[in-house]
Amino acid sequence: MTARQGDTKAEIRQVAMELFTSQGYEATSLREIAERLGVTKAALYYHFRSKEDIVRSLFGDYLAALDELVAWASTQTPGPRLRTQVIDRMLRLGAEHGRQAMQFALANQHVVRDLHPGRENVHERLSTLFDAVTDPDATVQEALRTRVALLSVNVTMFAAQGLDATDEQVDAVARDIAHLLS
Amino acid sequence: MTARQGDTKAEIRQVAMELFTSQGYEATSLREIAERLGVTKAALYYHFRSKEDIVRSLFGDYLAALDELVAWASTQTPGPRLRTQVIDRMLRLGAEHGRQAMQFALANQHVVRDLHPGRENVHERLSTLFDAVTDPDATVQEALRTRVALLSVNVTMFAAQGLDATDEQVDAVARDIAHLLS
DNA sequence: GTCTATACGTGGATAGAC
DNA sequence: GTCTATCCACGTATAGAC
Repeated sequence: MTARQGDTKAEIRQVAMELFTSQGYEATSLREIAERLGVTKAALYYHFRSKEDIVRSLFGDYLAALDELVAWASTQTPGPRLRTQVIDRMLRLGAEHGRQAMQFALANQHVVRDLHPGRENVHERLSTLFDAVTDPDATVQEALRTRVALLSVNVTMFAAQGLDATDEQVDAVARDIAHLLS
Repeated sequence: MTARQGDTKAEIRQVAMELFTSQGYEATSLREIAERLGVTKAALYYHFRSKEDIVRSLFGDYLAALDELVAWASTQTPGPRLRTQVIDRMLRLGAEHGRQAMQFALANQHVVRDLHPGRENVHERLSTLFDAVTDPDATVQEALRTRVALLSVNVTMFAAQGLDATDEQVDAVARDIAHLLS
């Protein structure tokens, strides 16, 4: 019985995802994850090299894709057209990597900073993205509004927590809001 | 020299505010605060009973006021009028307690949960507020949009970080966006 | 009002048995 | 593949001297 075989790693990821998103990364200890699974901390270390390794396995792809988006945007010329494109790409990231990734990124900004070696933190990354899409001669009001527009994608995913909405519905609302503000 | 007299407490608060908002609450240790001030950890305990005490002294008033707003909203009848009122009150909170409080609340949701004894966490508080202002027969889309509208106040304050904008400008943009979405 | 010294718990991580 | 045992660093907190 308790026939857990090769799915242990998957179970760890699942429990970690649950706890990281509900309580936050720092507030979740390996002890907690292990206990919840009925295994010892050491077992976790068989499957993952570190705690950071676990969270990277959960959100690393998303964060890498986000970095890529930032890098791409930096090569483009600012303007309404670019803003629309960036928003659409962000929405696609949400669809590909799941709402949870976006929720996590918003709620654990300070943690995400160290996930990519030698990388900027979330805030700096966002600043780069903001600068890329904002006209150099924009007023502060315009610049600020643009920032909120981009953030609204993540915020909408975040706000959808506990709401009985389908992925499609959330995606549609996020798109509406982001484009309305941009 | 180094004639620090009764302002030590104020300095602790200042440094803590800086580090809590820039690195996050959990990522900031008392050791770090103490070193930055050139004192020992023990010195902090002369002025504050605990780490939590420090953060409470910084944001406690804001959080209490927010709780009050949630409680008040719960006694009102949902609808567009209430939404407008709630948004205006949130903006006033921002003006009274400073942007930093709102930024902190957004970026440290998981921490804020335990600041008020026996209280709900931020997420639960927000849920209560969301429920209070949303028509019972609203569609999921409408409900979600309303949530984002309320959150947009905090988000705008957050987005203003690093932007050279006056409080009045930020406040005005936040007001525009929140009302536009509500 | 500030310090030294120190205790205590916990969290992350490793070595090595089974 | 999982466990026991253990380590170590850190973070919070206290007692008591100066």
